[in-house]
Amino acid sequence: MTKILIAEDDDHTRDALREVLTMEGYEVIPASDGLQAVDFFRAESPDFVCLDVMMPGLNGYEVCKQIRRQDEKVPILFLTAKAEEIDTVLGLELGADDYMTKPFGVKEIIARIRAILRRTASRGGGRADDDFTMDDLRIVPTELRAYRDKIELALSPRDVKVLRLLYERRGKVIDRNTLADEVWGVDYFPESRALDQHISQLRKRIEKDPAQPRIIRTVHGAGYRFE
Amino acid sequence: MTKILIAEDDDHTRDALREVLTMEGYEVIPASDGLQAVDFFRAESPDFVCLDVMMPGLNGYEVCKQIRRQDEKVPILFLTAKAEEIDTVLGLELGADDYMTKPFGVKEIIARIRAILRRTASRGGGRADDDFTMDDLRIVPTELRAYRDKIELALSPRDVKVLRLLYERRGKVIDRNTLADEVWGVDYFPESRALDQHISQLRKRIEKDPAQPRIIRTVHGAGYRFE
DNA sequence: AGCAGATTGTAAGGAAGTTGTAAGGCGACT
DNA sequence: AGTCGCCTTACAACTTCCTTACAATCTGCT
Repeated sequence: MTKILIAEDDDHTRDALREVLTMEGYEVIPASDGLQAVDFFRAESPDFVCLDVMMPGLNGYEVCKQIRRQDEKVPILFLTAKAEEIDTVLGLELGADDYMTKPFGVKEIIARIRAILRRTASRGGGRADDDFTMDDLRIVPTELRAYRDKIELALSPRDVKVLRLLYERRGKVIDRNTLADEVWGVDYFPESRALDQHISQLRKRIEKDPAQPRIIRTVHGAGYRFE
Repeated sequence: MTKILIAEDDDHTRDALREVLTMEGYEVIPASDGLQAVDFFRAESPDFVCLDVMMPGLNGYEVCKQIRRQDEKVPILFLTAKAEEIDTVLGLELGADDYMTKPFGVKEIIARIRAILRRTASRGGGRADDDFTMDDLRIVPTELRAYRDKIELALSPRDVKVLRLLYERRGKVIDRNTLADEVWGVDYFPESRALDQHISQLRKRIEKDPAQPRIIRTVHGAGYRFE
């Protein structure tokens, strides 16, 4: 579930946001001042942050800086009252994704959060989308395809993740746990054979001779390796 | 130095854009309403124009017309809060180069401006409302129509947006999130099937054999593609 | 070398998830 | 009220992924 950290000193606003976002299916972590917000961010690693600009102790900009020091990418939405307009600029410089001026409608804020999450999920989520080459195979992530000579091979998003991981750490052994974590995420059951199955299927498609793999080699008892 | 005219009535957004574009090395001319924008355009002859659609006095469309009366070529980027407002931009023959729906990230808008400037500098062309061809279909955005041989097909503004997006990134997979963002904007519910429905209906009209689509191909688990 | 146990490969079938699309409904515009 | 376009809903079709089961391979031990 998507975790949203809300830093807002006004109890009313905070509660209202908590209520409404919980209804939308988000997990909400409410913080009532800047210091708490920074603490909670560290502790909970939320997927999204709503920051009030004016807060006792650490203000929103300071909190933003602290958060950015830890996490370059997490989407941040600033909430500001009319009187604070001037510093919007600062917020955007600090890497905020959007800002909203109070008073704002419930629908509006939900729509914005959703839009930002959608955007960062598709654009930022996939790291570098640069092409790379493994053996005689040119992998083009943005096309979800690989090319051998002029022959096209279709790849799933998961295939690309596996290949990119192996490529990025070429020469090193990627153990099964790491692979499972990076590619499948938290809900991977170690006793499942899904990983083996996937490697097998992938080899069938990308290796000239799947019995003698040149791209994804297995290191028995350890994991897989490229090169 | 490249001069950019920004016409935007919201002080937040205008200031933020001014700041950020100045940092990028552009010379920024801010205007807070339509009349001012037209005046400043005459006085300063900027190399690029960002136009908010909704402005007091003269709205973005009107400003655009005035500017085009003077200068056919200057690149114009429309900014709007509502995805539907872009329909008008596409429908009128305004000669817009691109459009963005709010909320947008700072990085995003810089990227677009740079892209447009690069495009127009090398005369590669490609305005948002320029005609383009997909397979045997000629799409004419300003008429909201497509032609196959001499047969006319009606298109909605939304159809045009979908097709244009696929056309611009041909070969690449456009994931559903991006499509939703660019075409529907903020108020798209991810759990809705509106997107699928729209693709299905669109295929029925533009594909010779909707069961074997040649223009809008689906990439299972990822999105759609044209090539 | 030969064997036992552990690890990995892979085919087959079914579960789960994704996409296609017909039908009905709601609201905007006339 | 009627029409039109778009959205939601519901279900069908399809694709992918996972589980299972068994075969093949490897490791370490005797």
